[in-house]
Amino acid sequence: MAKGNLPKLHSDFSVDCVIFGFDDEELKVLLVERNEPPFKAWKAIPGNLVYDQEDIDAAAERVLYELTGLHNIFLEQFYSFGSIDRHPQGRVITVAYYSIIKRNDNGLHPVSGYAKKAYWWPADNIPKLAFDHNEIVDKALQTLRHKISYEPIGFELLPEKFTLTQLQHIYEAILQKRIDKRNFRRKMLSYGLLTELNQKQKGVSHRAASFFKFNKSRYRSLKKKGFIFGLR
Amino acid sequence: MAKGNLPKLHSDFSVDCVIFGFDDEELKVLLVERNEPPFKAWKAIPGNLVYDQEDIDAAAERVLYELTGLHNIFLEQFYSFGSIDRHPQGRVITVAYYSIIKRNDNGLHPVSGYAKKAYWWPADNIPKLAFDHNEIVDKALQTLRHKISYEPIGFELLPEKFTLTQLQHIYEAILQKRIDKRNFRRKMLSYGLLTELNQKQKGVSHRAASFFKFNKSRYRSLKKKGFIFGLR
DNA sequence: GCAAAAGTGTTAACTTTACACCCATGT
DNA sequence: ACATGGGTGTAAAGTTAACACTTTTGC
Repeated sequence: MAKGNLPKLHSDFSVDCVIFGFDDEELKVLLVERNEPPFKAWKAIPGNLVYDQEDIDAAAERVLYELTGLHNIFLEQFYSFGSIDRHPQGRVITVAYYSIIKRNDNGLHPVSGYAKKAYWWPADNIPKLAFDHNEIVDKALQTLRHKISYEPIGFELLPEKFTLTQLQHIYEAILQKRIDKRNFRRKMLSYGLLTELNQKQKGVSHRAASFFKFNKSRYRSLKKKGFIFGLR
Repeated sequence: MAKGNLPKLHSDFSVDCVIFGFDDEELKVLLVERNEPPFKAWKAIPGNLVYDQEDIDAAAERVLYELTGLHNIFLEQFYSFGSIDRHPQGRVITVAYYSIIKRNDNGLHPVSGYAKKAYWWPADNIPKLAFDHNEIVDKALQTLRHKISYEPIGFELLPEKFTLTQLQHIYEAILQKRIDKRNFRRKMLSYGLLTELNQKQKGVSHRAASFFKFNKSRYRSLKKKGFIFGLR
């Protein structure tokens, strides 16, 4: 166990980030290998202490950048964890954030020395993590599954022009179930927020799919009036 | 403004509680009148710092008790607030909890001297509060409204034996809309979780309503299988 | 007998589900 | 010609929404 005779901190707080990554196939979670005690060499989600004069949302962004090289990611707070002994060095309450992004398998480079490396790990098979990070990831997954039923999550994960099958794969990966293609397409198109473009896939060895785009500004104005975009 | 030349704290954390009260009529929020700086004599929601060796959930319970005399209330964490300057004396991140309880107009007695008094205030007309407490109450209300659409909130607010009209009033107060009686009754009964008792109201100057009870253990087992009790 | 809330059914509109075949493209 | 995923319609079942009158009780 990584607990040792480490100096005690005053009570303090940290932020932790659960970053889900999707790449047309599989849902993964971003883990780092820690390079500092406690839990040195353990896998963990990116997290660290908040500076004294730093907003917690800003701290989450900074910490994620330092440990993984990722930036400009919209992080959403979902829960805080504050058991007395969740941190072996002292009392640390952590505010947890999550996001889901397009995954590409290049470009995860820790900027600070706190993490040795950063990599994607399948969301359905998370290893044992440092601190209470398994609990944090579980709660983030629940939150994500819940959220997709009332907000259009998918469009952050897709290029501006995407096919309906790409969109369907996102729902299937997050909800962990197969969805009927015809019913899915009918439902998504019924909201009137997807515009079919005069463009098709090229170079695919099957019938080329149409590209669509998501009408974000129209969504925002409908949302204000109580409209809900989702799939249960 | 209540900011003064007060001593600076080290970074620290607090808990704040938004307690909704319902009494067959109206939804209210529990406020206290502060008796300590900062914001002395302002209205606020009950909240205070967490002790070094105290779990945050336990701290929320303790603080609520000390400021209002209420105890044995199931508090649910819903968000944390951590702007740099939300507390005039220094950096204080707060973890916010909410609950909804049966309101009776006796028995709100601050135990500690931090609050001068505690009282219920209509939820649709909250006055200006200390710190960022207006923002916290707003977010709690949103959370409550959202929650009622997928969990059976009402039964904590009712006596064990209740009428369907009492239940309907809860939904109407929280969702802020009128609901059709027949449709409401059909929907609630369709879940098969309400048992009609062989008892009726007494002494009412109109036809006496039947009492029902909620089958909590059956609900819990259905919930595990993915069942959702709610009204949208 | 009047006021007040309880209790009760039906219909139309809409939503969800289940299900199978032909189409376009590259190799 | 075949393998691959794209694209399409319908019917049955279930859910929601709208709507008005009779019953019971106390005063």
